[in-house]
Formats: sequence, C-alpha cells, structure tokens
Amino acid sequence: MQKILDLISEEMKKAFEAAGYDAELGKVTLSNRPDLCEYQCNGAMAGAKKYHKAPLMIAQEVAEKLQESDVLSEVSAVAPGFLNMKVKESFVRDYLRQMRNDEKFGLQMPEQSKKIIIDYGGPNVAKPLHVGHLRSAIIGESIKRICRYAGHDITGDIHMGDWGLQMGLIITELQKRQPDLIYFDASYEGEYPEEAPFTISELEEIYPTASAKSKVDEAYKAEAMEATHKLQSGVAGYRALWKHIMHVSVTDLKKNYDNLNVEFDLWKGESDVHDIIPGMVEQMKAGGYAYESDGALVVDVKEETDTKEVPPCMILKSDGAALYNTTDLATIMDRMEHYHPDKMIYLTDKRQELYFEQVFRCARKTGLVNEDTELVHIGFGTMNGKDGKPFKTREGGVMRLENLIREINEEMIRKIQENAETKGYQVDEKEAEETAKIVGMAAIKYGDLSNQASKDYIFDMDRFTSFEGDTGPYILYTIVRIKSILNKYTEQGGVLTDTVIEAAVNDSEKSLMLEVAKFNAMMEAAYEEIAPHRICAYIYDLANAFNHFYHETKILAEEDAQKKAGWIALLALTKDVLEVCIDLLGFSAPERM
RNA sequence: GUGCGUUUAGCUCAGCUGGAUAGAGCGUUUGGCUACGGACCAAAAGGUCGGGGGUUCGAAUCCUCUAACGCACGCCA
Repeated sequence: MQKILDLISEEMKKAFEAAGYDAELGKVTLSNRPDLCEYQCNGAMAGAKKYHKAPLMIAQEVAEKLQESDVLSEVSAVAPGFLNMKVKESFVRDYLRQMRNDEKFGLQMPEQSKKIIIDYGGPNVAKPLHVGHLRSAIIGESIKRICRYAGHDITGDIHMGDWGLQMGLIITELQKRQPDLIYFDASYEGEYPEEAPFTISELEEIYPTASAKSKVDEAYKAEAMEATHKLQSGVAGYRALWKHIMHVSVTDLKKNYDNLNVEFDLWKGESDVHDIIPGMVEQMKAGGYAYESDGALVVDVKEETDTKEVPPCMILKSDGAALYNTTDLATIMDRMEHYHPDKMIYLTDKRQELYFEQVFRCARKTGLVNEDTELVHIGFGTMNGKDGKPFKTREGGVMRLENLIREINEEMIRKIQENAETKGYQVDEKEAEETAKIVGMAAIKYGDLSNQASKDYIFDMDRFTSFEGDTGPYILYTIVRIKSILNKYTEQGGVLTDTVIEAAVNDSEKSLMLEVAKFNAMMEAAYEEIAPHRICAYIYDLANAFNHFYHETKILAEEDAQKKAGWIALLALTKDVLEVCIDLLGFSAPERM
C-alpha cells in the first residue's frame, strides 16, 4: 500500500500540474499548525522565484484546482503562500479499511529481500551479564525484529568472547584448585566425563579471582598464557574443559537472555574462526596488503579523502598473536563464505566507531567482502545513572543484569498490589508476579529504546517505575484498556470480524484514524534509519490519540449499531497496530494489569 | 594536538531532513471519578534552541567561527 502522505502528495502534484506548474512542487507534509489544518504544502513558496509570481497567487491557483477533489477538503491558500488542507473522512475511512485487510497494515515489502547478519549481545563466557550488556541486547533485538518485519532475512549472532586469555585463566585457576582432575592428566586417553566439574556460580567466582591474581603474579599469568596456548593448539583435556565451560556458561546466558525476551539465531564466538585465521593472514600477505610495522602485521586503511588520521588496521600483534581485529575479520570472511550476507550490522558501544571503520575498510580493501556488501556499525551511548555517570549500584560496583531486573520487578509487584488495594480487589500472587515481569520488561525496554541509540541516556529507576507519561507501562495500559472494551463488546454478542470501519464523526476520532494511518510510513523510516525510537514516538502519539478519543466517546453505550461497530473496528485496528509495534520493540502486553 | 559527538523549558528528551505561534513527559499550579479500567483526561505557568557571523522570502535545522562537556586516536575488547 502507498503511504497516505504519498497519496495526498499525488493529488497535490496533479493540481500543480493542472495549474501549469512543476508537479514536484506539490509535496505535502504533515501540518505543523494542527489548529489550522491537517496537512500542508509549501510548494508555492518554493516555486515563486522560478515563476516570478507571488507565492500566494500560485497557491490560490492550485487551490482552485482542488475544489472537487475526492481526497482533499478545505484546501485554502494562506499568506505568505501556504496551502492548507484537510483530508476527506471517506478517504481516510477507505484507507484504514484497506489497512485492516492488509497483512502488514500497508507496509510495502521490498522487491528484493536482503540477507542481513546482525552481531549483537557480545557477552564474555564465564562472566555474568551486567548493565553494560543491556543496551546491546535490547537495541539489537529490536533492530532484528524491525528488519524481519520489513521483509528481510536477518540472522542474529550473539558472537561471544570465548577464546582468549580469559579461558586460560579459568583453566589455570581450576588446576590450582583441583589438580587431580582427569583433564590435566596428559597421558589420559579415554572419554572425559559429561558432567562439568563446576557450576555456573563457581565459574563466575573463578574468573575474577584468576584475573586478579594474574595482575599481581607474573608467574601465574605466564601459566595462564601457557594454558591458553595449549587450549588453542588443541590439547584434548583442555578442549574438553573448554567445552564444559562453554556449556555451563551458555546455558546460563540463554536463561538470562530468555528473561529479556532476546533470542539469537546463532551462538557463534571467537573460537569458531580460530582455524581459518592463518589462511586469512596468508591471503592478506600474499595480496600485498599486510606488511610489518613495529613488529606487528598491519594493513593500511588510510584514504585520500580522510580529514583525520586513520591508523592502520592491525592483523597480528608483534608477538604473532591474533587480536580482536583478527577474529572480527576472520568472522567476516566466514560469514561471506557460509551465509553470503548483503549486509552485516554490528551493534556495540559507540566508542568503537573508529575501530570498526578500520576493520570495514580493511575487509573491503583485502577483498573479504564484495563491493556491494554493506558493513554497518551502530554505536550506542552509555547507560548512565541519575548523576550522569555510568550506571553503578548504590555501593558503587557494577550492577549485574539479574539484579537490575529483579529490582524493577519487585518495585512493579509493589505497585500492582498497591493499586489493587486502593481499588479494593484481590490479586492472585502468581498473576501479580507474571504481570510485574511483563510490565517491568516494557518499562526497561521502552525506557531504553525511546532514546536515540547513539546518545547516552540516563537510567532513572524512579522515573521508570513511576509509570506515568511517556513510558512503556502507559502504552501497555492503553492496550489493556482497548482489550477490555473489545472483550465486553464480544461478551455482549458482538462479533469483531463483522465490524467495519466507518467515516469519522468527530475530530478526535479522525485524529486517531490519521495517526493509525501513519504506520507504514513510520515503519519504513524506522527500518531505513535503523531507529527503534521512531516506533516508540509513534506508539506514544497513537496511545495519546486513542485516549483522547476514548474520553470523548461513549463507545459501548452507543445505540446506533453501525456506528458502534465502526468504532470497535477502529479500536481493534489500533490495538493490533500497537501490539505489532511493541513486539518489534521486544515486549508484550498482559491481559490485565 | 587531530577527529567525532553533545549542547533545545527547573529535570529527562522530541523536533518528521529549510516553513506559520519550537513540542512532549516529569515536576509545579488548577479542574474532572456512578470505571466502556483515573496507571487516564482537560487546562495554566515555564524557552535569547550554548554564543557570534553568514546563506535564504523563511534557520533549532544548512555554512563558518567560537565556548563548554564527553569520547576516540596500532599491539585492550
């Protein structure tokens, strides 16, 4: 379906042409003076110079041509040359009827679906998730869903840190504690046990301990590096131990991401490309791209047009070891070979911007990707506390994700019970817990996504748990309210699928309809700009438009059955649009709250 | 030093790619509950859009200079 603004513009363009002017001047935009009109066109002013004519005169001539329009009503020319207009109620009605029948509410599917890989999450194995992982998970999940809804084939890869020194550290510490473990017996040739010799909580304690020791104890660090090397060169016992670490850790990660309603299609990590690194390095050397500089192997990625210094992209450290760049480049190579993506999206902290610029240029220069393969880095800002500094616990430590979620949920349960008390009804404890989880998720995710991803934002626990105004819970509340009305309609014998949208009878109804009609344009923008916050802004407006309408209209009490059914149809469409939107943001609405 | 980003109401943020009187939420003040769910709605107060200059009929938006803050600038990820 065409966007409503395009349909209106077409009508206006025809009028410009009919009046003897360039059709392109007839671009229509939303009115920024809603008290005067619904839509406006500024083309007459833009054309004044070209036609040596007063803008108002041009506007008047164009307005003349639109007096009989099926689309527009009340077209008027206003000084200094604005064209103000409203749209016909019948036009909006027909548009929404079509929307309601369309699978994706009028969103146009691309001619060619793109194959996209999105790299987000990025946790480290054996380390608990903390608030720093929250944004990547939330934003990445939403982007993935938006691209998918927009008709593209997108694969989400968690891309774990599962291969470096951290693994050697864990193994070393484990050996200190349990030297008799069969894994450390080099002469052992049998099968290794299926059960891991540690639990996730032990693992989470082992790593920081080992990391701290390595910083003060050189010998310990050397052991860890040796263990890392043994692991990477394939010593059986070490590999078996590594598999245990991975299994225990991934199981725990899955649980945590499940709680966030975040799902990955691929659980790849740095270890997956270990074997292809030597080949890639050789290829880069053979191609004449990589050369030695200060002992390290680098590829120049400067470009003529650069206004800044772009340091070369390092492929190997001076000790010959791989680094982050190496695995990222190898991963690109691996993905090109196995998935043939048209586009790869990386979601990380925005401080890594220059780094990704280097890696992307290197990948392009060395021919790891095709000319038209898009490589995109989306850098997000830091989540700060109320003081404007990176978010910490009250004690000043790094806050674990689980704890943050728990705090929000507890606050939510308190609110729900409080609400029930003031209204004098009983809540089932189980139900309250479930609802709290759903609402808490909406509060966290909406709070994050409603900000532009690239900006730092302030995570204010009090604000998010206050549930008033521009928040996730407000959106959910609106949906639940509509559901409640629709349920009552059904209970009274109405059949939702029999209802048909009618022309608006008052301003608030029309505003709601016009708001609903913006869906496909908004989605297109959200996809093109990779901007979930567009969806947030839209559903907030939509929820406001609905609540406004709701307060002015007694829906179920309406005696005219056709009118009532029309309203119900509009409500159902509004609810469906809202629910699709929140699903794209990664949360859902409860039945009651 | 170089580059990038940010600067809009007391606070937290929008601003649809150059249009009319710069918009929300929170907070403040005021009004609305026989509930189709008041976690709502209606209204008021509150802004030299960091500052200067320029382009344009018209600038928060484009150009330029400048200030403050933040971030990044080869062996971390």
